[in-house]
Amino acid sequence: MLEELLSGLNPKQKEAVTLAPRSALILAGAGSGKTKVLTTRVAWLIQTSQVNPLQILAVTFTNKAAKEMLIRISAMLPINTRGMWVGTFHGLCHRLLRAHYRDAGLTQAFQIMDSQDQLAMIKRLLKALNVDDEKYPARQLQYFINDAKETGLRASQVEAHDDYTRKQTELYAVYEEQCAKEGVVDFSELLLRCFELLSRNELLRAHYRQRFSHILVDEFQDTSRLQYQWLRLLAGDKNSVFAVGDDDQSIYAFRGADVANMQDFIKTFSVEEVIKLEQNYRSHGNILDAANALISHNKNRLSKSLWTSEGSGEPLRVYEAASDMEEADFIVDEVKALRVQGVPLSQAAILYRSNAQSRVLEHALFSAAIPYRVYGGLRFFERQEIKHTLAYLRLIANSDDDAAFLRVVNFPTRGIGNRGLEQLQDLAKERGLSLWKAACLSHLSGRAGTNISAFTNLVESMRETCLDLPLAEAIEHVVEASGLMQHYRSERDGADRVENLNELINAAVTFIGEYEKQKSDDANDSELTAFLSHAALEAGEHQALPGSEALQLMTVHAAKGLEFYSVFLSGLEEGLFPHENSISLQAGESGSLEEERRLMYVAITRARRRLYMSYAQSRMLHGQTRYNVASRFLQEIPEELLKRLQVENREQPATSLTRVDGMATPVSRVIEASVWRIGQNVVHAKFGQGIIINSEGRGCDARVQVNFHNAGPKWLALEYAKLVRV
DNA sequence: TTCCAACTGTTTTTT
DNA sequence: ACAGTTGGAA
Repeated sequence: MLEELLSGLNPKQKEAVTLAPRSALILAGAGSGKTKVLTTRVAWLIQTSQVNPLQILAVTFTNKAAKEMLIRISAMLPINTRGMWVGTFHGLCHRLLRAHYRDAGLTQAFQIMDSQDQLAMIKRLLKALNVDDEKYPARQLQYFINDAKETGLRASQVEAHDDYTRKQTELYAVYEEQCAKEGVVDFSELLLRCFELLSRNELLRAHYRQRFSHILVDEFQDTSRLQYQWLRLLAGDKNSVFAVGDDDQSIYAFRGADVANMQDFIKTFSVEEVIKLEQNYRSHGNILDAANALISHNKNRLSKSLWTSEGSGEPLRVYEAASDMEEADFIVDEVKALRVQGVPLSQAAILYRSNAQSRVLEHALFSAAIPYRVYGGLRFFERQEIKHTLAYLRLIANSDDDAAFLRVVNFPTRGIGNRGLEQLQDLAKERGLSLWKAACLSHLSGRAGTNISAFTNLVESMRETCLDLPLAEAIEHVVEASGLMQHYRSERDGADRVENLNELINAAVTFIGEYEKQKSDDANDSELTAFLSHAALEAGEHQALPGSEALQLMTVHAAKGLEFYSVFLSGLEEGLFPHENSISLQAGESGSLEEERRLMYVAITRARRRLYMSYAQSRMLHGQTRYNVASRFLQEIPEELLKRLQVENREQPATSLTRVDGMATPVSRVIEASVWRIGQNVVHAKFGQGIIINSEGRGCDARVQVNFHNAGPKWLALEYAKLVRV
């Protein structure tokens, strides 16, 4: 059995799996069997009787990864995985908080707000406090608050050195208070609250430290400061932390991930074993060579180099298109060719830096009748009809939830307008009550008052009915009694929404099935509360599902962790990839460019056999045609690995603006040739060196936009500017 | 309450 | 370009 467990591993992997139970860092390159090592480690620990399943805590970032982990562990072990804590940071913290809600200072029925709810609450507060939302945009305040929490800071602990920050901190404090009043927590709160619970409560801390002697972390490079501190707290100085990650694939710094945790981990946990997994089982050699060459341009890495025992394979195909439309047509042609060669559509993916780029691609695919699937966008539990239903359910579970109250008090419409609500909000504020309590307390004057009472009565009666019903039937009742179903049935384009509501009822059935099966002993919540938490923590699948026979379209971020036979990496242009926001700050912040490069590294390593990289000379962006030059990342890949594709019937003078015209067929229109073409390097007497990035007009009116290395982009009239080509 | 026109902000995203 | 939001008029 033990032999069998280890037989499929290479020496490095085996070494990692069988390490003595001390803290260790596994630097696992892309496609090197990271998850396999982590799950086999768990199985090995249990199989060799070093630990029992109860002592294991395995944590990841996404629900998908957590599920995957559980499946793989179960497949390797004859025992059932119940009692093993495997989940996301948020999921595990949530579990701890439910179990110890009193110690954590929460109400039993506390609810989780998603980002939408959080933003709505902040907007509500800003309005109630008469704060100028021009000066303090809700969105920005939301970032401020989450940022503070992710750093481990309460409003009272934030150091504000200027008026603006002081004001934001003040609003943060009000927000905290409001959350407490309503009995709701946001995502970062789950982590911070849990961290505080464990750091303050010595008994609990001791208990969990005793219990979880083996902590395993996946995608360690993505941990935030707070998550890392949480791990430290839980580990103490006795427990072993088995951290698996890849600093070269850290692409989430923008949302708080801190690669520095890896270096810190080695120091703080006195890690003696850093094992590098560099053998790649995914891609052919040329693809790996390209990835290695590219990423070597980053400084500050824990060096690592991928290799394969397979051959070098095909060269990487590079294509320069005249326009974004033509780029899409090129990809469509190649996809058709792949299909003829027998590559399943689902084994090909188009990756792009930003979602906006999918439009043109979709258009071309649609015209060519190629089935495709786009990942990203609204998830199931984020749809408005679902959120409305959940809001009714939340009111039933916890009537102090103002966000839920406001969302559905007048949906479907029942004659409660702004004046009535304002009255109610004033009253609630005055007495320090939730909207629900305020509504129950007094009979407000006028028609709005009676309508509001009708609403609370409605919810009250729903609550009574639901008490005796199984969850799915309860939801069905709510959907009907609230009038939501009726409303969407009579709406013009409501068919999808009606379907989603039915789907929600199905989801409840499925959920309860799972819940009954793995209900842990410490969970004594009502089914409803559990379902609501589930809905908030697991908004629905965002990443690719296997199976569907369609071409896969997604951002590079969404592609992390996936692999395809053939990958089309599109839009490789300066300003797009690397994104302009990452290029600009040449002084200081070089970190963001390095993150872009890591993103490119992730993109390249998704391909198993064939990689296409394309860029367009012109592209529609924000309603304007932009002229871009090829991404610097292409130049960072050795030319001998590349094969530059040519399209035969498109011969053009290199100095002409012809090619920037957005036509897919050979161009017939002749536009005057100019030496001032996009991409031309120039020198200006005052601004110095730069590159032409845009142009307009002709003759003596002609102007060009030059992006100067030191002075940034400037529009210049050719007649006066005295530009010199270099 | 509903509807339409004007206005805005557009990197990446999980929980 | 375009989707989502807001504010004012009907």
